[in-house]
Amino acid sequence: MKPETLNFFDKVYEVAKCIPYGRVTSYGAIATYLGAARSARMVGYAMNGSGGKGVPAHRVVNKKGLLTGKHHFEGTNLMQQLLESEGVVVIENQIQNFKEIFWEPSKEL
DNA sequence: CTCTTGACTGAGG
DNA sequence: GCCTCAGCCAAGA
Repeated sequence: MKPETLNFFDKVYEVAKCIPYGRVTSYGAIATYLGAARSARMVGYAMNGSGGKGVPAHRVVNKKGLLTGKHHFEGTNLMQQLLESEGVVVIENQIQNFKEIFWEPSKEL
């Protein structure tokens, strides 16, 4: 791991950790905030190492509000459970009222 | 250095 | 309205 790569990853973690309670954001939003607008996949990939970093990856979903990354969590519904615990309604991996709880770092941060 | 892959996204059928 | 294709960019083999 190079320092520079960690920087990119660290930024992702930093933004992810700044996501307010009961809010969610998308990979694309974070990527845009980092200046890598078309590297949304890198954001998701960065989350690959979010385990143990205290990063609420469960608050990061795709642009449709779909819990695409839940497959990377331990259980099948752990990600959904965490979100629901924060007041986020999730049905069938799909965040309800997504547009209202959406948190954009470039505007809120 | 080249090729593959991916927790995405937007456009087209 | 759902499914498929292509583009994107960085990391790993």
